[in-house]
Amino acid sequence: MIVSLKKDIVRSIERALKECAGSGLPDCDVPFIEIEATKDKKHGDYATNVAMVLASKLRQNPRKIAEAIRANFDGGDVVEKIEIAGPGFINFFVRESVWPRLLEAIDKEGRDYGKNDLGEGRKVQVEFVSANPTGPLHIGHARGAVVGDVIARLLNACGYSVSREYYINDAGNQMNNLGKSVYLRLRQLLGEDVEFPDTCYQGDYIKDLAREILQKEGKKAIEKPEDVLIRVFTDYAGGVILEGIKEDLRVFGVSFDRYFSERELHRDNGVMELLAELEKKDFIYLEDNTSWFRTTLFGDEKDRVVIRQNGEPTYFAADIAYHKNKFERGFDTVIDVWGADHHGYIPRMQACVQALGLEKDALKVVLVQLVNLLRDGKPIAMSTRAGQFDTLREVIDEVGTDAARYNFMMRRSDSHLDFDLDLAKKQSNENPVYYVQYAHARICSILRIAGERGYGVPRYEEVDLKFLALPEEIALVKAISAFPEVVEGAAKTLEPHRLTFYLNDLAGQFHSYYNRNKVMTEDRVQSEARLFLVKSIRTVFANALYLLGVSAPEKM
RNA sequence: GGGCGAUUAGCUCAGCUGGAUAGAGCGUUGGUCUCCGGAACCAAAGGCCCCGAGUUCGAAUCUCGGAUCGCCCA
Repeated sequence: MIVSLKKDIVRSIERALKECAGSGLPDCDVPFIEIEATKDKKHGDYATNVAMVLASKLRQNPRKIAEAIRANFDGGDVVEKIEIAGPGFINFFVRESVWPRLLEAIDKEGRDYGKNDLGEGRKVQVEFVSANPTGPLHIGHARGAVVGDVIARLLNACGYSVSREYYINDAGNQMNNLGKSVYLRLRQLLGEDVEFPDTCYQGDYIKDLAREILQKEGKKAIEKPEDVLIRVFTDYAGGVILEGIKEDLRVFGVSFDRYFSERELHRDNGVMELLAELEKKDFIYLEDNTSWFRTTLFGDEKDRVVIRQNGEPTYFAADIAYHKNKFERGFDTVIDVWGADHHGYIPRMQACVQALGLEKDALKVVLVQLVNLLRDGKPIAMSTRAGQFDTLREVIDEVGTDAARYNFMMRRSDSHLDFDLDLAKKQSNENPVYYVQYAHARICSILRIAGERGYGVPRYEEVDLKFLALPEEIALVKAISAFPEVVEGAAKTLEPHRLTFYLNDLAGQFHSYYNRNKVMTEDRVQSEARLFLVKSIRTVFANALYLLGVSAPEKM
């Protein structure tokens, strides 16, 4: 079975290069051979630039090297001919009849098609969303949620053992503020004339929480000292809000293996002990009654405060402890998905990872840019005032999970994204989700009708491959057999948006093929070959949409 | 004042780590419905890849300047 033509050809080039070493060319190490699909048919199907790369190393004419490779190249029954072109490109022409053989892997692997074993079971953690439970998730969190979720799905498909985590900063002042907000609203509900400061949370959900407490406990809800009540309300409100967040995420198709509480880090004085340990190793020093971490040792612009003058540890201190904790749990790689406004934190976090004795890139940070929410092309003011569409839940309720998720995947995560509610709702060609889902549904429909007309969809062995020889059929086969590479590339670079670009392109090719050719013709054998092709395409749509967490409907 | 990121078609953006004639969607213009799903297809127009220098066989991509915008930090 041919799994990947690219890899086959690369291996053949490697063999040829070894042969070359014995016949004139100097011996050399070849780190990696790049081979890519050509844009222009005149240049064959695949091309490599190895000869030009080697030229400078070996100080030889690239065309001469290319000639040597060609002389020693054995293409088996796959490569029909090789040409040397331009400054030293080697172009490979694949025998036309080979292409349909690539469909075997799709037929055999089915739902697993596209997966690989790149990760070899290594443990990776993806930490994302991590919004404090001081209010409902908004649209910005939603983008981070999808980016993190799809990255996790991709890594999972690449054979990593992935753990998804949500970090709750629940030890600091912000949570305290939440409890205080509820407390003050409660007193207002009881008719007291108390001031509600700007620093408190203004949203209506705070009043709802206060009302709930009042209904449950009545007036005695407030018959304790203020600091005790604030602590109690903080826990209560934080818990309720977190449950709401979990529910919103569930509807959005996002799940976590663990919600990690910052408080856990402070337990048994954990953070302070870690800082003491780092001070012994001289990564931390005292100046002006403040403790500083020497992040400049690892390329940060300045050292960072870990303990303030008042003796309180900073968020950064907890972050160090948290990341240490992560690696102690055995993760080889930790991926943090952050809002782009935190980009300034990357150097200091990577510094702390190195101070912990790890490689700098054991921590990878994916930045997610802001979302501009639009309605009919016009920006919606992002305020917490009631009646405005700014929570995740409201957006899902309006446009649906599929449209929202797909739209968030249509840009690279670190570029600004306009999210137009009206556009996302439109069932038209302006809306790319439908374009792709429609292709999937259309294939389902074809297969359904094929069944009604008495056609079977054959297995690979039963297909007469010579009926899959139209240029657009071969193009489709090429496109779907590139899917595993797309998955691998998206996972390696942590660029999940590549999936949507791939899908849009594939859907375009399919729709075009569909419009030009009938799948079911008078010729039964030809029809079944085409049904097989079309079913293979459906498998790729379904698998790719699954990775995006978008449904693949059979009817629309 | 420092740091980071952006700048590609009228608009919104890709461009797979330096490859051959720079792509897509939307929009615009003009076409395709006796046909398995028209939420579709076909075709055309549209470009100083922000500007300037450098690196080399070769640059939208890498380096250094400059401009404009955005974000972080003091």
